[in-house]
Amino acid sequence: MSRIKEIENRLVHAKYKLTTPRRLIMEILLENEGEHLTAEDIHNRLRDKGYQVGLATVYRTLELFCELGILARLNFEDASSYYELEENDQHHHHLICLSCSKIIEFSDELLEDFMESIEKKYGFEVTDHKIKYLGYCSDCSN
Amino acid sequence: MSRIKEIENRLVHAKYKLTTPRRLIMEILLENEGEHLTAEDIHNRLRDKGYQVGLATVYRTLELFCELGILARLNFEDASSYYELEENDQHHHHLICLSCSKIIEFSDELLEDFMESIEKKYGFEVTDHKIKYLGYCSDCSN
DNA sequence: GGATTAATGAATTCCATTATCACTTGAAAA
DNA sequence: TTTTCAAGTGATAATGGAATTCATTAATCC
Ligand SMILES: [Mn+2]
Ligand SMILES: [Mn+2]
Ligand SMILES: [Zn+2]
Ligand SMILES: [Zn+2]
Repeated sequence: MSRIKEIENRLVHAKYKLTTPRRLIMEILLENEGEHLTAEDIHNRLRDKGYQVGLATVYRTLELFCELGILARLNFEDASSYYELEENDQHHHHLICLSCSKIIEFSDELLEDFMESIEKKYGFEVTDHKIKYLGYCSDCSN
Repeated sequence: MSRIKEIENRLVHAKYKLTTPRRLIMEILLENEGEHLTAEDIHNRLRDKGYQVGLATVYRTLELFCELGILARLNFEDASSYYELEENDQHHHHLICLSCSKIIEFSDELLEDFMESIEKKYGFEVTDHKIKYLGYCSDCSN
């Protein structure tokens, strides 16, 4: 099943429609998979491709996609929110270089045990987690 | 050495003065240790105690204290920044309940090994890390 | 068709934070 | 002690990302 079709199924299942703006936004996200985009990034890329979608719609759509688990909203150390496709298989986290702002991704397999111990210790049902390591990348630590 | 005196030493060492506004802000933070306060929280508490300190000064002071490692700036899932005294001994993290917004703190001793493996794998010099577990607290998961 | 509801987008508003700038403070120099 | 002057302050305005409003449009259901 195509990626777009899979998204449409999820929308329809949650009683939403795959409208043209939503499809266009999803296409931008798919075309730029691996990047971390802001709402304005997406709005600009749509405009560059000749599509006119309101910025409010971009925000609303990104929020909707987050609620449906299609997207993840990321907050690095600046004011903006960044979005990326949520790959249901390999959840990952980010190393943020304080010098050049480079973002390096890493998976969190090793953290499983730690998370479980947290759940037991505090009776807290963990549904999501956000881990950020700040520091200096190999290019900048010399 | 008193807590305030220790802070003053740090300021002076970095060529800053412990001015009246800075001392008042620090007193609020000390009086509310353990809480997570916004700039406006602090501004309001100062006003309630009869002290008039400009909101801009509160922001500037909080930023300065963060730079000096006196405070930690926390970002939960809303728009504001929260501040708490940085206890140089026991670094901790936060469990955030998605239902009642309760914040539960936990230490990160168990994460040491994982952090080291990250440093080796990516040649990334970790100087700080921020971990957030989201989910449902024991009161809300029933 | 007509009625109802969802979705859109331009514009406006919100709101936390930052910038501006005239004024104040206080420590060092004269 | 007076003068000097950089550091610090605070009222206010500006900023910018995000949310809201509301009239319009599109889709859906009798
Ligand atoms: Mn990523
Ligand atoms: Mn805390
Ligand atoms: Zn770097
Ligand atoms: Zn709760």
